[in-house]
Amino acid sequence: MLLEEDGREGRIRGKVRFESCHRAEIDRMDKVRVRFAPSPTGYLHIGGARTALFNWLYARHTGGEFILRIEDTDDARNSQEAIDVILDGLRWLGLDWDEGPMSGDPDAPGKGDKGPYFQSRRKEIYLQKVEELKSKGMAYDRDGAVYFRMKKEATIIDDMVVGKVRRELTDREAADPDFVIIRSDGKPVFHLVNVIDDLLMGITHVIRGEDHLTNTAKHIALFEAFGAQAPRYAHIPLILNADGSKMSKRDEGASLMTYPQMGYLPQAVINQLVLLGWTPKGNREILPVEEIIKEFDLPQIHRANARFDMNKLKHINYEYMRKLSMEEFVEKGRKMLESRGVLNEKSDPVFVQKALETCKDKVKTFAELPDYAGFYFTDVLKYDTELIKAEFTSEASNLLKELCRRYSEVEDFVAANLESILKTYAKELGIKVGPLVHPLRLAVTASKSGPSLYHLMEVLGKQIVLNRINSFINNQLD
RNA sequence: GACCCUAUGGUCUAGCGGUUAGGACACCACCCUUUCACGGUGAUAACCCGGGUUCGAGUCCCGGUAGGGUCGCCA
Repeated sequence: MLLEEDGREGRIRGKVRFESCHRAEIDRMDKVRVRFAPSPTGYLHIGGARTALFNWLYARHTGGEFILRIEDTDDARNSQEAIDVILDGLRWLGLDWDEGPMSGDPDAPGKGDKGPYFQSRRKEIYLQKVEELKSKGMAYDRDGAVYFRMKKEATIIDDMVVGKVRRELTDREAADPDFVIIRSDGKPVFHLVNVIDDLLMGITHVIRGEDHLTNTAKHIALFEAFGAQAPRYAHIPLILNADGSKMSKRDEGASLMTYPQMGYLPQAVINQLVLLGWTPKGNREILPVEEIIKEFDLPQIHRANARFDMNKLKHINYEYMRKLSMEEFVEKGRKMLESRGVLNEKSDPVFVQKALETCKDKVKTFAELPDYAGFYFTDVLKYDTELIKAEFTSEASNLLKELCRRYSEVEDFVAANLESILKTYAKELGIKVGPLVHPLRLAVTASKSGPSLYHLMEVLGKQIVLNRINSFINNQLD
């Protein structure tokens, strides 16, 4: 009734959204049940992960239930491995589900009493429901397939994010609105199984990507054909590449699993994903997930697609890395170094810890560690000739020699001593510390940036530091 | 082609009829500093276009344009 006859619904959109919000409040008198229903394609798309996140957030916000359902109808490309990718991804993000599979085995018992939670194990249910449709005259056979008898008129979709949408028929639908629900090979199609499962699993809110918005007309018709009321819909905008194109499987960062591999923290990824579609009140951006749960709601979700900004993610990740305790940082850093083959069995745990401690709050992701701290764990430094040309002059060689001599006399090889010796020497020469510090760092780490120079030398130890300086000077004389 | 959604700096956004259009990331400069980073200060940078409504429009309406989505016996 809010929609005026002449199609001027745009004029009253503001009002419609308000009404939608209001209705959402009323709907909460029933327990919210939402679901994430991915297809096991072998990877978890970052957009899919955010869809899962929004569903999970809404369930936690409302005290409802979050259900995981595997849409493995296309069994040709399904495997337990592909399902594990999904389960592992959700677990890494910390999105726990109240119902659904607990492992990648479709025949293993899941959690919840509305199963099976694998569509591949629900075929009888679908066929039975199709018979129901046929008996009602809502479905019929044609060309070996089963078609659904779709009404030939526009559909009103009352979406909690987009607002009230009047979806007209496309030209194709105007010619023939009916669509296939069972293929001629006997397999049920997505629209059918999706609706039946949502119906039987008591889903109250469908939160999914906007790419499903126009398909929703089909789904609503199906629900009505079953004599049921359709759930509330909330279509969320898509995540695009940095250049605005659609993010597909091959694109950088499209797969969720690249984020743990690249050394990102799950809290950071969660925070970044939620910001791409929702904004907390009060000009805040970095906020713990508990806080997000408290504030999150559907009507405030953005309407427009967003581009994925890797720089922003790095920044957010850095903020979370700074909050890590030294123990947590060292532990995660150690794992990264191990997985990249920087460490081996003979790496001294105490040395590794001391080395990593000098890197805390210095890198934005754990994946930077192998480069950043690599000099600690190698016997042969690789010097960049361009860097040497830029940083190392002939006079630097003499300065380093003298510095090396003074360091060789140090008994207590600790940062404070190394610092005061260097500064004293610089003062004697009447120069700033730069001309000493830069060549020294280059000689000892083969890099122009890194952890605190004095602390890193302390960790490295007198013998290694002196050796590196000497061999560096000798090499440059060639 | 038909249908649907969207449109504020490079990116993510705040804004809900009257603002010097706010913040974050990125970028640049300077300060701090043993490098990098952090921190601090500052700079550059935006309401897609055209009509309307209104005393007044980023904000409401219409139309373009652009981007995205859907139109499968894919999901």
